[in-house]
Amino acid sequence: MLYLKKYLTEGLIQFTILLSLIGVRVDVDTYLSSQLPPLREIILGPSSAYTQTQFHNLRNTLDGYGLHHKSVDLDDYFTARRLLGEVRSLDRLQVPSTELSAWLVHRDAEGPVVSSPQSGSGDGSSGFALENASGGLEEVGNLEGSAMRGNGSLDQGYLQELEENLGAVAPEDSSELHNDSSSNNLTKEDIDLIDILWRQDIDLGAGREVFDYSSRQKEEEEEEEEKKKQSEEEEEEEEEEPTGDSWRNGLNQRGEGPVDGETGECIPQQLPTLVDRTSLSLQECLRLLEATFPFVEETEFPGSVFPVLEDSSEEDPFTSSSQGPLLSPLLPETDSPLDREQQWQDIMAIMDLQDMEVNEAADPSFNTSSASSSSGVDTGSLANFSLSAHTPINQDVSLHQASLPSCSQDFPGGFFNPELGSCPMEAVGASPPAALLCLSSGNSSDVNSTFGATNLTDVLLPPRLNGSSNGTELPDPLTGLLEEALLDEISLLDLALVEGFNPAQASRLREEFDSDSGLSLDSSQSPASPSGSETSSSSSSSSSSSSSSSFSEEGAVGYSTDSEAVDFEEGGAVGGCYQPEFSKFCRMSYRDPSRFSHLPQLEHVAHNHTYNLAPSPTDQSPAPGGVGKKGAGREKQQLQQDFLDKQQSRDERRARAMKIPFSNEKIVHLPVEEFNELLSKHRLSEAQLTLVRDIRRRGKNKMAAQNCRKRKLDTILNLEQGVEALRRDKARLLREKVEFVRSLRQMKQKMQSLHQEVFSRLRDESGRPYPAGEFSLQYGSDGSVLLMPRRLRDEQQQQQQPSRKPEKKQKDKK
DNA sequence: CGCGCATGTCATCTA
DNA sequence: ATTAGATGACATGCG
Repeated sequence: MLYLKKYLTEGLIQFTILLSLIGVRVDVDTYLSSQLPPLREIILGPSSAYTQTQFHNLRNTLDGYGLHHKSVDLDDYFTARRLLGEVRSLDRLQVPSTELSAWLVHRDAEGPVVSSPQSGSGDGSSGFALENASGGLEEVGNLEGSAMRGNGSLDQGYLQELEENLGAVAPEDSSELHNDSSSNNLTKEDIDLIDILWRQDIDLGAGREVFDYSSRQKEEEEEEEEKKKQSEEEEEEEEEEPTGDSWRNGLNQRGEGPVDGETGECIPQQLPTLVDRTSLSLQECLRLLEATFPFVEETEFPGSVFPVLEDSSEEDPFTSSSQGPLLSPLLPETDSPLDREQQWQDIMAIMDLQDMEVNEAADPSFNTSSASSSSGVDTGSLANFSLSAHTPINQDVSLHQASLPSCSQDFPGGFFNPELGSCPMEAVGASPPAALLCLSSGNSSDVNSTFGATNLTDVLLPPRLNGSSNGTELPDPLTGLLEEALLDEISLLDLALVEGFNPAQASRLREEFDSDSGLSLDSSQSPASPSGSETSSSSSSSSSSSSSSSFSEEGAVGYSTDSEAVDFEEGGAVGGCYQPEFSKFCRMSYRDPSRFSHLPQLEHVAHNHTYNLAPSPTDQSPAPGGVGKKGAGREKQQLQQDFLDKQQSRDERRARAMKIPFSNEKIVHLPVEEFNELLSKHRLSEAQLTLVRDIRRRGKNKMAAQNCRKRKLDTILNLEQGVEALRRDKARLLREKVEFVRSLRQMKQKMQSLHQEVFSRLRDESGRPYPAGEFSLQYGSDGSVLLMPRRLRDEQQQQQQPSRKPEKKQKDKK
C-alpha cells in the first residue's frame, strides 16, 4: 500500500502539475473516482495532489491579502505565485482532451465469426459479441491462459504469428488498402512518410475523458446480448445481408461525406495507415493494452479507416489469415503493482504528450534550445509531413483522431484521439479543418480534397520545423539541453512537488544538493552554511532566518533587533570606549560577515558611513576631560577625540556633546516603556530630550532601512534563484515530455499494428473481412470484445452519456 | 571630477 | 492618537 501510495502520489502529482503548468484544470477525481476509488483517498492525503489547488485557493480566497506583508508566508506566497506564473509562461500550451481507444480481439481457431451485426433490433443493444467456440462472451483474462486454451482462444502460435507479422504484414496490408484509393505501391519512401505521419500523430494523445468511462453498462449489454444471441442468432443471420448493405450505404454516404454519429458533421474519409515500427513484442503490446483498458472509456474501432475494405473485400487483402478469427479476450487480468505502475506510466505519458508537438511548434525556445534533438522526434515527422502533403501516396495515409467533434475520423490512429485543443489554433484559426490537419497531420485524401493540398505545414509549423527530417531515428531532443545536473534536480523537484510544490523547499533542496549553481545565491543560503560563526555571534535574527525556508523570509522577518545587545556596550556610553562598529555589528545581526562574505558587492558592507555633519557648536565643544589640559596631554586627548569623532556617528557625537547620560544603543533599542522610564530617571533638558528622541528615531529608521535593503537584495537574489530553478524545471519537463512522446509513440505503433492485424483477420461467415468503416471493435470493462456496427455503437454512446456520472459515483463509493 | 555603491536620514505611509 | 516599522527619495562618504 505504501508503495502504491508513493507511486501514485508522485506520479499523479507530477502529472497534475504538468497539466496545471500548462493551464489545464486538473480534476483528479475524474481520473480516479471511477477506476481507482481507493486511490482517491490515498491521494487526498496530506501529500495531496490538490496542493496546487490549495494554492489556487489561497490565491483566490486570500489573494495574498490575508497575509501580513511581513510574514514569511507572504514571501512564500508571492514566490510561489511568481514561480508558478513563470512556469506557466514558459510554454503556452493547450492540452487537448483526447481519447484513448484500444481494441483487442480474440481469435478463434475455428470457423467464422459467429456473431453478426445486430442491426435494426431496436433494443439499442445492437452490438454483437464475437463468441469463441465455447460460446458466450469471454472475460478478458490472462493472456497466457487464453492462449493455452487453444480452442476459442488465441494460441501461442497465433500470438507469435502476430508478433512476427506485426512489422511486415501491416505495411503490406496498408499498401493494399491504399491501393484502392490513389497509389498502388508503397515505396520505402512512402512507408517512411507514413511512419512520419504516425509520429506526428503522437500528439494525438489520449484525453482524460477516456478514463471517465464506466463500461459497466456495456458489460450488462454484452451479457444481455449473450442471452439474446442464441435466440436471435438466426434472425441476425437474416439481418446480416441488410447490414452488409448498410455498410455500403454508409460508405456511399461517406463518399459524399460521412456523418459523424454524434456531431452529425461530415467526416472526412480516411484511409488507414498500416505502418508498424514495432520494437516491442506482442506480449508487451498486449500488456500495454491491458494497462490501458481499465481507463478506456470509449472503444472505437476506426470506421472510416477502412473504407477501402469494402471495395477490396472481395480481393481479400488479408490473405494472411485464412481462419475466421473470433474476438476474444486477450488481456490478462494481472493486478500486480508492476502492471499498475505500467498503467500509470502509460497514462501519464499519454496525457503529458498531448501538448508535445503543439509546444514544440509553438514554443520557439524549445525548438531553438533543442533544435537538432527535439526536432528529431516530432520536427522530423513534421518536416516529412510537409513532404507528405505533396506526395500522393500520403493522401492515403490516415492518421486521424476518431473523436474529433467536427470531423471525427475513425481509424486505428484513433487509439489516441486528441481533440482540437491540441492544435495551435492561433496559427490557422480555430476552424475544424485546420485542427484536423494539425492533429491528423494531413492524413487523408479527403483532407486534401476538402481543404486543398496546400502545404499546411507552412502555416501550422514554424519554418525551421520543416527543415529537418529523417524521422527514422529519434534522438533525444533534449540531450543538449538536459545535462546530468538536471538529473539530480529532477528528483529534488519531484520531491518538492510531492511535498506540495513549495518552491521554497524545492529551491532549498536544490541548493543543498547543487552547490555550484552558479548563482549568487550564496548570500541567502549562506546563513545555513557558516552557521557556526553565526550562532556564536548572538544573532538571533540570523539564526531564525537560517532555520526557515530559503525564500526571503529572512529578509522579511529575520532582522529582529537584538535587544540583548543593548546592554552590551552599556557603560561605554558617552565618551567611553564605545565601539560603533561592534555595536553596529551586534545591532544589525544580519550583517554577520559570514553571510555576505560571498558577495563581492557586500564586502565593504561594514563600512562606517557615519556622516560628518557640519560642525555644530555643541560638536565643536571639547570633551569635558580635555578642556584644561596642556601640551602633549591636550594634544593627545584631542587626537583621541578626533578618533572618536571619526568612529562615532553623528548622533553619538551629538549625544556626547549634549552629555546624554546613556548610550545611544539604549536610546535606540530600549522598549518604549523602558525608554520612557530611562528618560524619567534622568533630568534632561528640552534639547536633550529632543536629541534623544531624534537619536531613537534615526536609529530605528536606520535599522529599518537596513532591513529594507536587505529584503530588497534577498528579493533580487531569490528572483534569480527562481529563474534559474524555472529554467531547470523547464528543461526537465521538456525532457520528460520527450520521453513520454517516445513511449507513447511506441505504444501507438504497437497498438495500431496489433489492432490492425487482429481486425484484418476477422471474417464474417462468408469468409469476407469486415469492413472497418462499418464495424468497430468495442471493449467491455470485463475485457470482452465486441464487433459492433458503428452506427449502433454511436447510438449506444449517446444513450449512455447521461448515465455516466451516476456510475462513477457508484464506483467511487466502492 | 564623476560614477557607483553602501549607508544614513527624512518624509510618508501603514498596521 | 501614538508608536513602530516599511519604504521611497535624497544625501553623504568612499573607492
